[in-house]
Amino acid sequence: MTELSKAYEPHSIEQTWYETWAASGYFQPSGEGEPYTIAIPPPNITGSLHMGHALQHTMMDALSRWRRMQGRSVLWLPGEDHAGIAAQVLVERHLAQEGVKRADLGREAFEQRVWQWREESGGMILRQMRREGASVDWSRLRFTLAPDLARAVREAFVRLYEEGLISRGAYIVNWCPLDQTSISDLEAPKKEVQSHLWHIAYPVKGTDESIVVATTRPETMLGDTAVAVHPEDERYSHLIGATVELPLTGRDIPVIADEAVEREFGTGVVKVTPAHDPADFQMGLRHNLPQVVVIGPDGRMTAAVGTRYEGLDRAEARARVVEDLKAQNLLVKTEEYTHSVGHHDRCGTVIEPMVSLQWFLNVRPLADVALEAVRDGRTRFVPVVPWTKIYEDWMENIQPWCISRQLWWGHRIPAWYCENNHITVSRTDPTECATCGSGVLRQEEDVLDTWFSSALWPFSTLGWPDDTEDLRRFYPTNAMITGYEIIFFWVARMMMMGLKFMGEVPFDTVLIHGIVRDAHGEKMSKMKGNTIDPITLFDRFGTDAVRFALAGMAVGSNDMALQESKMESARNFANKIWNASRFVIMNLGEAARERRAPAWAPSDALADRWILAELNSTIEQVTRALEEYRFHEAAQVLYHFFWDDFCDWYIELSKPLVAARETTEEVVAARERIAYVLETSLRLLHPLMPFITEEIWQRLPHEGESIMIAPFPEASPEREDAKARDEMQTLIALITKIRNIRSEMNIPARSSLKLFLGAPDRTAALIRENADQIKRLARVEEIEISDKLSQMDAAARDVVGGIEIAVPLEGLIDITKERERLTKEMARKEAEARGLASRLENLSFVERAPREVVEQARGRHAELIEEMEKLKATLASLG
RNA sequence: GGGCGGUUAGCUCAGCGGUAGAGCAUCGGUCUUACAAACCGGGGGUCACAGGUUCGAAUCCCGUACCGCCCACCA
Repeated sequence: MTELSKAYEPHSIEQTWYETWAASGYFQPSGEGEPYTIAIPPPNITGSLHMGHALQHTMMDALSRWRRMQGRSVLWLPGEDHAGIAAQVLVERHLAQEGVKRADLGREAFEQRVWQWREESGGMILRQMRREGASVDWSRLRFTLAPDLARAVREAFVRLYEEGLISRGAYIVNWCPLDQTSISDLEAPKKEVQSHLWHIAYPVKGTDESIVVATTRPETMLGDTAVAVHPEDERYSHLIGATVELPLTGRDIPVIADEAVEREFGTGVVKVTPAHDPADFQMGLRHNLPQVVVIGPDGRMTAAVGTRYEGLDRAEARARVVEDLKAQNLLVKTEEYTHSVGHHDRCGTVIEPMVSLQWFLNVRPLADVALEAVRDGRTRFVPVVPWTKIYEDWMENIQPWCISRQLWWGHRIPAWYCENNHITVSRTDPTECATCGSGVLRQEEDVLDTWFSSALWPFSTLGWPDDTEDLRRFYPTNAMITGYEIIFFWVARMMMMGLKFMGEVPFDTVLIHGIVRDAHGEKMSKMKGNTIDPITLFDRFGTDAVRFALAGMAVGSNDMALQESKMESARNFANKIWNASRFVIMNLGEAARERRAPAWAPSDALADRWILAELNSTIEQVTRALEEYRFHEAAQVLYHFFWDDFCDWYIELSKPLVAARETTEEVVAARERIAYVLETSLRLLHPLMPFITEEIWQRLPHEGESIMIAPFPEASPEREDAKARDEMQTLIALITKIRNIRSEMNIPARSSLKLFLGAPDRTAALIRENADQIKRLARVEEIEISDKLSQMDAAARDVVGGIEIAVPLEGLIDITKERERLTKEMARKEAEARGLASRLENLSFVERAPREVVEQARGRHAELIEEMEKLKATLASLG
């Protein structure tokens, strides 16, 4: 046990502890204790640490450390996600720099390149997590594309296929022409686009009439196979069943009636393009319309449109179609129009709805079960509002999930086709077709959506499909901590898969946190260039401070603005902890130092009774805050207790004994007590600030090898002490008031005062017992106490908590100033008293409000009246 | 088109039925033997607006305005 260095330098203490902890095995679940499990949201291999990670890792680590200290067998399981498209695109970009295309390499070689890239530069986040202090069990590190998880994916796929929930079919899907793959609805969020609504005349065959359609996508008209109106729309009823000539193509298409048509929108007539619009696709099925594919996978017009348009990009085709229609006088009108269009969330490309052969998971039955599990509370969202409802709404309206992707990086779909086009889906690679026995098989080229493997994460990481000990022990997990942006992508799907394959929910709590924004509340993005690197912050403020600041900002699932002042404040707090600890340690002395375990020596002194009660209350509040995932409250309570109560008052009040030259029994006891309070505080702080607490704790009397496995403090009802808290409040108010007089009256800090106090018996006893403390902390030389103060010349007067105060001022008193001060004081009290009086005069208040509220008001009112009397007298004496 | 959230001190935010708080900023003072990244003291808000419920509303209910988010096949 050595003393602490003069300056708090986070760097020097944060460097060593992590490796010590990791090597100690404390990050692995202990053999005993009720299991407590958190599965990390596996960061993408392509990513690096951002503020969102720092925030959620802080939360997960705080929970893990806290539960571990409570004796639970904690498993915080780390891992990474293979990040399908993101990783593939990234490696393709690297290849492009060498002038190599994916196709040049071929599938196998390309996959190897991605693995190689992962070896060399992936896993950055995992390394950065060490800086965070994340107490994850590295021995259980998982990767979504590793062989063990691949086996789980395959098992899940095969079972779902066998049950008929997975099937292959030609449906309209969201297609990204840039990445040339299908994507799910979730990956194609709508964005507002300023465009036009083009009104186009389609001539009706055999008449002079034409029917005018309104569309935002004129280029797809080349693939129209019908025109639709509402069945009850009288304007067009005579045309239902008629044939129109599709301009620019000369094709004949029918006019059909369908209820999906909105009469009020546009002209009330819709062009129907089943191959390129989801709604039209459905309508096409209802009316048996042919699908004419006019846009290819690359987003260019196909041969089906004729030579004038073939090969044009979608946008170019649109321009030419509009131009041609105009030339033929078929363009009736062009309106400015803003509407929503799907964009690929990875690359921003405008989605092309396309019909293609894909694999789908019918999630409806799984969703029903997952819905029920939230409704009956087996899994609960924190905060409950609004996420429960958002989850439920989505689950109720869930659509089939397109799980196939036209990529190379991912879990290849375990389906094989024979020459007769039979499908064989198998756990092991088949040698012959399950239907016809053919030995000519080729495997499906597509891979699975990355989220398919992520959906299995809470149990695939524990050894499923084998019945492992880990699986039995750690599933279901306890808390899932994640941002709201992936509730549908991930949380909902884990719920479905967990219930499907494990028969139990994957976690009992889903904690949804907000987004860390920049200092002005703007969302961080690389584009805007306002991202903040957590590592830089760790360097500047220390990891403990950044963690503490983040925890302090995390309120519900509200977004938070990251201001440097918050980090500075947290760093100052860490510095405060450091310096207070320095004081305690440098004064420990031999006797107190020899104690193995810190213990509380009973004491009748007010300050001791009080700090013990405050500590107890702090333990209680912090524990409850953590139980309810209110990290900001835990941080705030700890900050206030440590800084205000412990440092500003307890240490100051304890100084005479703790820093005494002579080591009496009383002094030793005082040192033990202060060490006890500090040591307990450190254990309370450890989940949020692991490094500094460990560093200091090691230099205090302690039991055990590390604070991370020391018991988390427990509150006890016997330590509650309302009387001590009440008396201390009076003492603090008194001392503060004297300081206030000093300051307001410009009394130099050096000159010491004589103080006259007037107080009733009970309070007088309190003052006498603590006279020395008052003298020291208010810099008073002498105190004279009586039951009532008489008037005196040249004295600053005040009254607080029923105690009259008089501070004689040497020589001249600035009467004007004093009167000003007292008048202000008087006004304040009057205002408060008036408010109370009006309440107390109100009969219904007295009758209906709870008795204690009324009593409290009465008491305070009486006190105010008394104080005002005294002030009035003083004011009068000033003339 | 639906749904949700926000609007509190100069800034960022807590509080969410008992009469307004924090951090930072600001003003004044301080070499008080742990800490100037500190200490001591002060100032600052008709809690967006308009109604209602209640003895009592920043807090609950109903509107309005502005900001933001999510969902959605009016092409």
